Amino acid sequence: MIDKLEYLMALARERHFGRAAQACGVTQPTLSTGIKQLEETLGVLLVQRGSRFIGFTPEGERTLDWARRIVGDTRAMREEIRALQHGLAGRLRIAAIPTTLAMVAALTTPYRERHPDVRFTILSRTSIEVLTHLENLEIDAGITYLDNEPLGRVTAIPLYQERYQLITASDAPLGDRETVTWAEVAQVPLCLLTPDMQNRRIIEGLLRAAGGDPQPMLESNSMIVLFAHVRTARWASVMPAKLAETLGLTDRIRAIPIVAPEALHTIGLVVPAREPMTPLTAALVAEARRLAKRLEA
Amino acid sequence: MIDKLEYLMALARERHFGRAAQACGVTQPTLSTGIKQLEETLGVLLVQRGSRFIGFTPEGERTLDWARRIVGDTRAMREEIRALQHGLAGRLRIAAIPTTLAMVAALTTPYRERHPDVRFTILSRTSIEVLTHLENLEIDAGITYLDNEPLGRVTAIPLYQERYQLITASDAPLGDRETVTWAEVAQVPLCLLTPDMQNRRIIEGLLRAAGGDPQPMLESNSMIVLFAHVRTARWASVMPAKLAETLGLTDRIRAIPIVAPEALHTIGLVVPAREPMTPLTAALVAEARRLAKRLEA
DNA sequence: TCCAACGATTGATTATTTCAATCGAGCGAA
DNA sequence: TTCGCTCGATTGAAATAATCAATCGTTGGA
Repeated sequence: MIDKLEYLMALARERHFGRAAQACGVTQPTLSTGIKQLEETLGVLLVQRGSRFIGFTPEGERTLDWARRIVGDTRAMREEIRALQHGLAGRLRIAAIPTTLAMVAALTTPYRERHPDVRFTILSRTSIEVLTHLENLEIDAGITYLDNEPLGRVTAIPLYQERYQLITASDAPLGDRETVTWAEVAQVPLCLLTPDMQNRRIIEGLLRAAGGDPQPMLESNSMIVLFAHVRTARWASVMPAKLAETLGLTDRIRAIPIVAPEALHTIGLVVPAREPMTPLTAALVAEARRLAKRLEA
Repeated sequence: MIDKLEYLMALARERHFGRAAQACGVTQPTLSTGIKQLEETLGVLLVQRGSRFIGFTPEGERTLDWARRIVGDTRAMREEIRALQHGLAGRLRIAAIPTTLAMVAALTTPYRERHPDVRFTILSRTSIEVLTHLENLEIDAGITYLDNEPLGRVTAIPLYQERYQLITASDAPLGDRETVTWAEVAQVPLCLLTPDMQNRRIIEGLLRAAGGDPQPMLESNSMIVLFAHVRTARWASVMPAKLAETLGLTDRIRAIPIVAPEALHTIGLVVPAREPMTPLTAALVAEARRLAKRLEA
């Protein structure tokens, strides 16, 4: 039964019987039959049948919700029992939006001090992807904005407020300033994230509100790329303060706080809203609360 | 997997492999093997092995908690999908303590108006049994005291306050009074419920607090028995007002409010604390809220 | 000491699951 | 229209797992 529910979840992810089967480590007929068995036991069609996968029926969508829940609980049970025996061990899968990648280490490092047997997988993802992966139980936790997109069925732990800085060479325009305004930043050619990233959309919004028309000179979905360009002292960018600190500025590059308006966005940890959480996740949440307290001070 | 978890729950109920197997409709070896498979997949002993069933290991107890949750969710899923298709249908199992039996009809009757395809099983149980059955998912809802025993992981909907009355013949001692005190009632020989019932313990407590030493003339675990005796006009009893109303008094029998102190105990509906509830249960809770509002007025 | 109850074990039987191979419908390109 | 391709359903054989009747070994109580 539970494996059939996993088939259903895989099908929802992949929207393709063959790939879903592959993801589950079975052949396509096995997955097909599994879904059909689910349909039989529930006495209702779950997927809209056509020549190819179209989508789920309303009943299928509801079943999918239950499947996520039941499968999640089953995994949590397994994990908890193992933790009772051998202490915390396993793999924690975390997805973070690019601007927060540098601070993941502030979470994982103390975690590892306490629980040396836990391994990590850290993925860079857009804020949308973070939420869908969380929904599908493909990750255990996400780090993303808490105050923009609707979050869904998750528990959120605020970590810090993202403040923006203009990163530019000291001999470039505005390079000698103590603070700058968004209106001023709007005049500078920038390197920014690609538009699928929420950070880009936030910054564009701020620039536009200040009367600018953002046409970035260069865009990338990688903060490393952006930073590497800025470091040459020939490009400028807007980055969260936390990130600029971590990446390290040279003496020719300055990070200048952008004020008027001072834009704040809350970054936090999100985990599936399940009571009780898996032990690995519960420990991560505890760590996040400690980190939030440290950052507050 | 899920059927193995059901085996575990049955074993917890019956505390006996053979009977648990019978309850699950399988033979004892099947259940034994099922439990052992669970132990293998979790990599931990779940039941303490001896020549006979002793109990669960700590890991077994935790697994049992998860089993209740997962099995409950699975049933809820089945039920919800069926409700989506054919409307509310199925069987609602309710256990009620004896003093509330008469008012169950006030819940089931309007429920049936709305959902004619739902069938009912109503069991008379002690307040303790109500809670354990609820825990084991053997019933969908209970009706019991909300303010005495610890309730556990349930959602409670208060229905009404139980007020006590002396039920006695009009020509018996105290039979001509408008109100009586507990101290006076303590002087009268009574028919009461057996001591395993919470109502008996409550009334005994009140009588003792008023200086009495309750030695009931007759005890039974059935309110029908008590009432049948009272109806002969040769016995007296203490009953909640609601119950006495329903059972119907003759002109020779009076129900006299007992005051000083006026003892109030809250009666309510209790259902498993699961989010979301099964559709049948959710509808019952809605009905209970409506009933509570009606009774309030 | 013996007995009765309980749960584990065994071995045969049955049911289920799985997969490789194949089929057939539907869609797009020529 | 026809061809070719992709996708999901179907089929039948092989492997795997579940189940049961029968029996065994232990243990606690008469």
